[in-house]
Amino acid sequence: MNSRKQHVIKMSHQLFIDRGYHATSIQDILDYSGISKGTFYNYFASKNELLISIFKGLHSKMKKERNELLIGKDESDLDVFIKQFELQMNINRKYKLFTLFEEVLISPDPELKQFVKEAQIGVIKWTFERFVEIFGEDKKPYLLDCAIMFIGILNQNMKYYALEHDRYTTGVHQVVLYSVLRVEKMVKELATSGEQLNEPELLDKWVPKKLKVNGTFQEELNQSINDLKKISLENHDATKYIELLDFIQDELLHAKNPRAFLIENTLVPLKNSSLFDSKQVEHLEYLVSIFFNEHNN
Amino acid sequence: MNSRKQHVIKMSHQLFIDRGYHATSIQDILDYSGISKGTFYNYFASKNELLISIFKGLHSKMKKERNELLIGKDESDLDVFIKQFELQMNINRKYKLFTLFEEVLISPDPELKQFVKEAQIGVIKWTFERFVEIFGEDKKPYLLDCAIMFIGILNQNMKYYALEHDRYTTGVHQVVLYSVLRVEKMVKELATSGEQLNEPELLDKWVPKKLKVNGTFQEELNQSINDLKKISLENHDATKYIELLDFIQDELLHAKNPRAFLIENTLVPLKNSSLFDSKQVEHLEYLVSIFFNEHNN
DNA sequence: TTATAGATTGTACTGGTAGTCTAATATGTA
DNA sequence: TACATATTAGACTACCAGTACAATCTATAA
Repeated sequence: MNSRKQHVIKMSHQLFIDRGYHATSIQDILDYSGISKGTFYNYFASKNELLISIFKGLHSKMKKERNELLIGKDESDLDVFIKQFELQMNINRKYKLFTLFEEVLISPDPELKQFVKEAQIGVIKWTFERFVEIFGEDKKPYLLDCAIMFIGILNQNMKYYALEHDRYTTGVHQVVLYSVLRVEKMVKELATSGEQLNEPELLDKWVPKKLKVNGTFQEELNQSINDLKKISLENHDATKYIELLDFIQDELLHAKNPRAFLIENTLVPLKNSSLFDSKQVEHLEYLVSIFFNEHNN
Repeated sequence: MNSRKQHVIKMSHQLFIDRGYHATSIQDILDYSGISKGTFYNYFASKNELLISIFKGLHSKMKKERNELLIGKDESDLDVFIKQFELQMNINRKYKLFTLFEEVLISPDPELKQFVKEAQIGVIKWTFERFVEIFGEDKKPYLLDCAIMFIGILNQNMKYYALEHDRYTTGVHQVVLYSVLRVEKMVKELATSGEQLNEPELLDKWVPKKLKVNGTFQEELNQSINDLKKISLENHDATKYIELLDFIQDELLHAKNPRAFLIENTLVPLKNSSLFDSKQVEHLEYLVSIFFNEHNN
């Protein structure tokens, strides 16, 4: 991504942290990051879209670091899970994500509203899937409920713990640990009592549809890739991009288990190339994220 | 309160429910309730204050109904507690309180922000106090944590349960019951493990100070009552008000355990009287609510 | 070096918002 | 009737997000 654009994102995020989202005007952002209004609206369609950019950036950073904590470790290890949530809480705290989220929770803007909603469901989904890994498949019927309640418990505990122990970072560990222990007992208890509120299958309904089987999605994907191929063909020295695009197309549509990380890696040179319209590449990236159902977790 | 003002509150609340707070402009409210801008700003200092009026009205309604469920019942009866929270959830749902609250959660307006925060802590406080009644004094050290987590569990469960079972009101009972059962087990578990996150004493710090001992508060109270007495003295046929005011003053400042309901009852005729400036009576009512620390629960 | 395309700028503009102010009018009460 | 008070309509301010566009800068390629 354009480094200038990145700079604007950084500066405006700082302003949002300092003054809040609503209290920061476009003009503030222009002055603070030293760009003009025209450029701003060249980068972002709206103030809301800028905010979404900030969220997305931090989210992918968080996702990356969170996954790094798992490599080489046992996925059923509760300590790793605790560390993962600690990480997320610390990033939330550092970048005031919670505050910003709250500020736009119910926003007049439907796009932003949808984004926030999807992000929240994504957290539930990830937690649920980790719970299945940790507590085992046999507990699955109760684990969606537990994931939902865990998020509730953790957020509330964080909120009120912060009221007292504002400065100590060690507190985060304590709160996460305490919350995880509570939910651990709850899983056991529910497994014996057998009570259930939500079927785990509901998650699939909540999460934006996997469009994999959907014909129109496949068309859109092909269209997007073909557009980029066309541009590559029109340019000498761009055959390597055609190879990459062919690979992506094949992996997504014909592989039994398409490998997300491979495709994400393959997208990198495309994104960095000045050959393509960045919007087109971003659109392809978006389609890929839908394919892997990854834009929420 | 002025019935015309009450009408505006009702109409604007309806608009807020239908379109959302931000999406409703002052002009919409004026058109819909058939008043002029001047009158609006005569009633409310701002749009935010109107919203606070709506909250306060519903809150006192809720408080009243909630307490009615308890009369003649055993305060340690868990079923009553469940019914009480069901009631609150139903009122929340009916009047979209949650949605409205969320919409202004972090508001640019500090007054509104503070109001929301106090309301939330009020819910925690009330829940905590009920938990003490239900689970017993010996569990007290864990009950603030449990109250905090219960609210988190309940809200999350309501949120995601509503995603599926939107239409059924019966669901509310199910969700509240499920959540209460979870916290019940949690209390037991914590009592044996002895883990604690927040000392219950913290509540006193979070709740706005009791100004009872504060000299200036007592002065303000006396001042307020004396102002009203003065008006009564200036009018024939108003001696009965003086009696009432004397009673309030005595009960508040000299009784060992001032009885809130008595004083609230006593305020009613004062509020209904056309003799007094409604603002003055409201101020007294406000001071009384501070005295009993009741404006949050 | 120059030509050209694309990015960037500054600024004026639209249309919307909350809230202020005021002169005129209506209403209820002594 | 007279007077105080409540209400009205609307003009007005100040702010905001977002649009439009002509002018200017910048990098690259001939």
